[in-house]
Amino acid sequence: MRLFDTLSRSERELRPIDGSSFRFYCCGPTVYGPAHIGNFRTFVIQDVLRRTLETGGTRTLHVRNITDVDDKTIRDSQAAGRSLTDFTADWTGKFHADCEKLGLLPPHIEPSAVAHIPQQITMIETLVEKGNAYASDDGSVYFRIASFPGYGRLSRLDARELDLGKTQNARATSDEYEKDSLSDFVLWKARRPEDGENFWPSPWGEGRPGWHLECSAMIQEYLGPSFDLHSGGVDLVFPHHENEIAQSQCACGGHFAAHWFHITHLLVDGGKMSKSLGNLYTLEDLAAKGHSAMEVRYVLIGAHYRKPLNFTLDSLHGAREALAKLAKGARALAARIGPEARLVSADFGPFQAAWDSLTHDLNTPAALGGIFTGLRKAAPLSGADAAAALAGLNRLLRALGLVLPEEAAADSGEIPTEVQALAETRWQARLAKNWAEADALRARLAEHGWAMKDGKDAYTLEPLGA
RNA sequence: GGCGGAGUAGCCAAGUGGUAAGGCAAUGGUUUGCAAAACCGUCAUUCGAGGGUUCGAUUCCCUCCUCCGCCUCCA
Repeated sequence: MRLFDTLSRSERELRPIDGSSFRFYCCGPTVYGPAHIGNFRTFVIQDVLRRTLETGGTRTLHVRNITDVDDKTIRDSQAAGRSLTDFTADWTGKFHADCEKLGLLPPHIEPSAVAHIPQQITMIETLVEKGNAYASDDGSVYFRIASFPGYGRLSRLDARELDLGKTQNARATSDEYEKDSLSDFVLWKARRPEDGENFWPSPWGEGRPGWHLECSAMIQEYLGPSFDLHSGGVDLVFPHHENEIAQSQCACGGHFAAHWFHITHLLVDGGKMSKSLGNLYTLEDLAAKGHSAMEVRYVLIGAHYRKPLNFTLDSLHGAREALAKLAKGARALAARIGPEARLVSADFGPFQAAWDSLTHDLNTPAALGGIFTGLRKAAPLSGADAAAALAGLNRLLRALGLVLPEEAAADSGEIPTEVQALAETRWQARLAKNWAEADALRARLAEHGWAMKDGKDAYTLEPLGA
């Protein structure tokens, strides 16, 4: 498949450099609170990339880290009066639960920063030995940007711009750190009182690793000096990924990531998502409004990953209807297969255009459009042709990670007896063609929150607003 | 200020130098006691604004407006 690469600014074919499996790394969550839908846009798109590769027959090795030590995790665990370990374990669990609801495949390897302190120290030692890093008097260690000529290539910042940018903040940081250059970033942070019990011994004294370093160290541990793809939200391009490149290429040699895959941020109601505006949604927030995680997933893949996505509650409603329509279409297709043996399709049949969209820079919205169009094209098919089309459709849905809703099961057990009694009375009134009473009873059912729908020989009851 | 991205119907959103996918909503019809559901239709002479290049531009160029991201450890 072809995918846009941030570094070369061009679309490139994805091919595993080791010839067997496609090995990629995704910057994972910082576990100090619930992830929001903005975070999940990135993780869902990464999941679609993996699923698309696998659907296309490529084996993958997916590594995604957990950041469980940094300023925020330390600050919030202390505010909660809990140990860092307990605090981050809880939020990691919550993250995993959300991922499962969204249908995200678990990474093959999910390393935590705290579990890889020795590897991080080793990498810093290497950088110091090679002259790419230096210790300051307070026991912190910094990366010397001047020692890496390639710095700024990914984000297209040249040295002059970097210095200008940092100058504005010189006063804020110069009292705290002794850096040779204001642009230099920290690899090891000397222990400070506000760190509490969260520090580790090192050759430079007690402290903790800097954020940028953890990814480099874990990538070296699990993927080595060169691997296929590195991914994250656009905000990570600078400085996080720029710093990773500098650290890893200096310490390990190799070309580091062959491909850079960045996902654009989403907007909410046309603007920035923020807590103060009250539009920073978590899965839990949306579930409380009656929206399933699969509906959220549908919305998140409803725009191309390099374009802003405008998330609205209205689009969630649209997602529900669209998913229902897909499910209906799939059921209709399955119903036309008949008794013939189910065939495994070699291609995507009527859904070929949808698959082509997906493999051309992961155009998920065009793929969704292609599915609806394919369903229309498949309408006249029956028997073995329908079976092949359905197989193609299912492969596509698997690549997108969409799980279609089942047909609503009539679960009479959950209907209050009072409501059932009203419904039965109304049914009798209706059979007696007593329309006035029937309508009045339907209004009363509505007051109880239920909608009664008349069929030919029976009726169904559904909760209103479902 | 520097760098990068975006503005397509009421909403979400593809796409292209050759005359605008798809979904939601809306709306007409069939059906229904009426509804709902289902099924069959309709729904952008137009792509932020103004210029330019071209036989032809939404697509390329210029200017302007608006929004978003990064420029201190936010996906």
